[in-house]
Amino acid sequence: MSVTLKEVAALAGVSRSAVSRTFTEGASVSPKTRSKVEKAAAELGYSPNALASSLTTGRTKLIGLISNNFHNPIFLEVFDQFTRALQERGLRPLIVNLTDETEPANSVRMLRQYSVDAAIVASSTLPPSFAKAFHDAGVPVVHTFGRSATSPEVHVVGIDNVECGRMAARELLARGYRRIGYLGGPKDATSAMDRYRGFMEEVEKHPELDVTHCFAGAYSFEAGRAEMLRLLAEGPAEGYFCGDDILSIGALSALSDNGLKPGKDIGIIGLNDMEMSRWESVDLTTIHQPIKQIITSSVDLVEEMLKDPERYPEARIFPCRVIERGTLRPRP
Amino acid sequence: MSVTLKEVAALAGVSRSAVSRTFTEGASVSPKTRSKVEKAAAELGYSPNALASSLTTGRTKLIGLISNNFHNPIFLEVFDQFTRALQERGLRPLIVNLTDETEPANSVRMLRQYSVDAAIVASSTLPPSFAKAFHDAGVPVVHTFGRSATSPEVHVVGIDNVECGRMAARELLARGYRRIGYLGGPKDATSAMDRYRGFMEEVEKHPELDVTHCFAGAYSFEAGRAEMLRLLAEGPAEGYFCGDDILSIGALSALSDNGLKPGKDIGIIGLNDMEMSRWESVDLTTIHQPIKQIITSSVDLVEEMLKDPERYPEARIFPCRVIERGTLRPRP
DNA sequence: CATTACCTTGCAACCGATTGCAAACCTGAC
DNA sequence: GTCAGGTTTGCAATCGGTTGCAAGGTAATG
Repeated sequence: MSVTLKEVAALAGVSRSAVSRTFTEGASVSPKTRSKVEKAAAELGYSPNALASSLTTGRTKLIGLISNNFHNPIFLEVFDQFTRALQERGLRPLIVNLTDETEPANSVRMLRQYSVDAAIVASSTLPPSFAKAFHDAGVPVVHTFGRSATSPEVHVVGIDNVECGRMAARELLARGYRRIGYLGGPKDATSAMDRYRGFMEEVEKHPELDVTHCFAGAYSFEAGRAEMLRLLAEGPAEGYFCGDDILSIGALSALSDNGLKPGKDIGIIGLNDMEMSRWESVDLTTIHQPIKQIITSSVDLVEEMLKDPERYPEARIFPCRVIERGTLRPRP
Repeated sequence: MSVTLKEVAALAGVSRSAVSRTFTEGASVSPKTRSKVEKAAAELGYSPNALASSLTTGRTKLIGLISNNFHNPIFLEVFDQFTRALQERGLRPLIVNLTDETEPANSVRMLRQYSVDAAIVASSTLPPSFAKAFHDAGVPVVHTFGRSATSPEVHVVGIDNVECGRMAARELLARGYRRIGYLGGPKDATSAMDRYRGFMEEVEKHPELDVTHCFAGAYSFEAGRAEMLRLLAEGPAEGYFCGDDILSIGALSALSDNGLKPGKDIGIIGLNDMEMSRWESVDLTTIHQPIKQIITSSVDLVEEMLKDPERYPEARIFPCRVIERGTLRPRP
């Protein structure tokens, strides 16, 4: 089927070692044999088998990329960035789609079977223990978009969700909203809970406020829409911090169904600043999460871990900022 | 680092072959040794190295998944389906993000280096020759969303884009539109050209019609919006077939900017029927492409190819149908 | 010209598995 | 108890590479 080292060696009239060495960076080969080998290799269309070599070198350059967010449009951007960043460094993403049925432990075992050099858990909804399972199995791991505070054993790259909660609350207050609410993501998502904590922490400084909160079933358009429809039926607050942009967009759809104008009748602030939020028809005021920097940094971290597997775990937290668009009333 | 066959064999007091056999389906092992081995394996936390075994078996269960559409929201659905379908069958998706910079030939080489069992090209914009390069390199390949007519050497799964063009034209005519246009995807995309061909073929049966066409720079919101803004400035037609849903949504945004109501002032019909098109705020009339069936069928085909690599190439074409929503005026 | 030092090169062992083959084992029938 | 039959088992070769080591080659030095 495919051409092997041996055949190239035979054609070039050299030993197998010679061939191997011409294809490994920084090995000692004379220019003469190198050119003989390269000629033979070109003639046969040879390229080395990465998997076979991984057996001896212990490096596959395979990186497990694990996520459970295949329904949030933001993840198209996330996958695009991750796959590019990995490719640029000569690493290959092996995808794991964590569906409801899949046992988490399975993904650890599976990625070990494929000897991935490292794993990236890209999810704001999975608990720190999930990422830790990779660590415990000896697989270097980065939890991107993970919870920073309580995971001392695992690298985390992302934002401070608690602070984002505070930021959203402050933003609503600064614009004069007094009856406000948090419409969060699913209750079992760490990001939803952290944003909730920050939000509440901030509003509790102002006892005069009328504050409510609720949690949607998922970070999805449908869930955001359904939850906002319910709130509207029950009598809504004046302004909401929605768990993320896709929830916000769902909520906006509920508003427009009821003939309400976002930014005028009811305020909405989201989180992520995904591409769609910039669309004129959406025009969502939101908290910008620096996705690109987070992902680049995550992949950097993966590379560092490959160099030094014992690297001391660290949390890389990136600051967020409010992007003003049309779904909150202007500051007074 | 990780536990090997040899260590398990030592602990269980059997030969390495015995251990290997307990882990391979249908090999002959006595219940006694099997249980000894399983006990030892559990104790050490052993699981077989898939890559090492691939060396002798010739099967990695790695499937290259290649795409260049990381900006179209429809592809989140596509990736979700593909990764699930592959996982369910014990196959692992190795992703290739075809960016503008990446040389196509590189992806063939790369996937050969990783000995993928097969490749799936998931793109409606790549030419048949791209998929054929895999075939020529001895990598079984399926071109999902590919052009059917002219690729006799490669398996294709998708829809009949020419027929979809006709269908869109017929739909516009049936609703009484007489000044109509095709707002297609990028000119170098096979799908954009095929839909164009079908559209024109149909309208040319009616010489009285006033027909225009143009091509957007990409299948993207921005491109659709920009192109529609240009058309509006120059004096638009009454009804448009937009190359796909995301282009349509961009076009809708341009309409609403100009205070025009889709379905009333100007008609739009898209293609794909992606999740977003069902959103109340979008409510796009569109041609449904059976994504799920296409993907399941693609993965089925991959499995068949693994069984019989010489399998005669086939085109699997799925029918599409119009989904009526709010962006075309009703049939008279 | 002999000696030393450095480059190249091939040999052979090894990475972690699978598998054909022949020997060893077990079972039941006579 | 012996023998034929089928099972189980371990040996050793193999998959496609890498790499430590020692031998051979070359060039520079004295």
